[in-house]
Amino acid sequence: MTRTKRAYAGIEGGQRRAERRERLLLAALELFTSRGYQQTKIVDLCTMAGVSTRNFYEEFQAKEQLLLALHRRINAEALRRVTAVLDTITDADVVTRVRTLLDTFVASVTADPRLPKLAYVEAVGVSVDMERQHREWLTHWAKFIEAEARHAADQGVAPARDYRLTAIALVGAITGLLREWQAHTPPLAADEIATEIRGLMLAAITRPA
Amino acid sequence: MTRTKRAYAGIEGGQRRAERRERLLLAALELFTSRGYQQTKIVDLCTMAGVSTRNFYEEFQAKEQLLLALHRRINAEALRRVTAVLDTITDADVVTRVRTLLDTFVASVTADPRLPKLAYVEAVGVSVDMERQHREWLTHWAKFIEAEARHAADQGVAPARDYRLTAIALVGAITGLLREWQAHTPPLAADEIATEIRGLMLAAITRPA
DNA sequence: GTACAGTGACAACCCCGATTACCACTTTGT
DNA sequence: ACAAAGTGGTAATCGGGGTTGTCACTGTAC
Repeated sequence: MTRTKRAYAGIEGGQRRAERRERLLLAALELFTSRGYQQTKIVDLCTMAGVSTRNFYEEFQAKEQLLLALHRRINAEALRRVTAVLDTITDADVVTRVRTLLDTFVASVTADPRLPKLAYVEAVGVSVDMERQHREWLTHWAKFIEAEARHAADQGVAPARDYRLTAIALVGAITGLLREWQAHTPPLAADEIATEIRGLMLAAITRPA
Repeated sequence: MTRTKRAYAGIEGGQRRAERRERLLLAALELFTSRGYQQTKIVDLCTMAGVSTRNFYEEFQAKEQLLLALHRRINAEALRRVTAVLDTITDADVVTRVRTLLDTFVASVTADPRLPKLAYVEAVGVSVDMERQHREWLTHWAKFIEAEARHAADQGVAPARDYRLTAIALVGAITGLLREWQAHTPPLAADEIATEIRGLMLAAITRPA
């Protein structure tokens, strides 16, 4: 493993590696969602990213690492946006918070149709590691929703009960809608999805126990 | 292609083929859900099913055909049960019908943890054909739910509105719960899932427009 | 009993694609 | 300018596994 010790060709070595890594991720997003994950060969990725197979193995141990990285990035970016905006309205009423949470999430993940395609279609059932990472994010989002539901219960607009399964079901509902959204021709409107989700979620947590 | 013209070894040739086909399907259900679809090799399937690779190609063109057949069978069996029981209660109230529909569906698909694993994890994002078949069943089930929702609207217990996206979201919710059900250790109770789905669905279609 | 058709197992073939060894080029230090 | 070290691309290797050719066996018809 070569270690960069000083600038080379005017550019710091690590930066060049970072750029190659980024180009590989971009190429992977494109190819995984067009040809499919399994159908995408490492050479294809390298060709599109403009790097050699040699470079590929400098950045990633295997194709699966690219998938894991993209999946993590999509979820992390959505989470970053959601937490950022929710932190600015800590004392708003529950309906507003839930609406904001969902709108922000949907906006983040529908910014590019390839995002839901990758996270909810291509990344499913690939390997045990991928499934583990999926479940990690699933619980993450479910806990998020659960917290809002408890918050609603505290404010008296929802019954005090266990929202664990409700939260998981809601994540499933969002996933299902987004999977449909990216698969549908002609394209569905993203705000239709957001509206549906919003109504469903409010109905789900305010329904009588 | 050899054509069977008369009985052989006391058993009609076509029947033997049918039994081999069945054993291959059984082996596929087992291996696809334990090792994973992609990781399962044709030789593995043949070994477990007790047939030769030659026999395999007499029944299926490729491994994918097995997956498609299993996915179709799981959905068709659930549909058969659901329609059968719903036909016996055509004039029941909507709440009863919805409850029956969901309980029957959940019972059918949780009869064996491998069923949801295959249909909702392994069969996702495998090929364009597989995705097409998934969407066919998705629309099928969604129309089913939509019909019940319209039925509810006719009876005045739900608002008259477009339930297309709601139905898709509900299918997603069921899928999400069942995916969690089969992945969870220790195993979740199937009736917890059924109860949650029931509450969610009734809340979703009776919520004010 | 013999020829023939159906059946099935084994193993070799062959292709694809992941991985890496090697070499050529580029830049820097003296 | 030359040596040394970093960098990158190409091409060969290597293995896995899908596919099929061949052969042996079993049962049937005449």
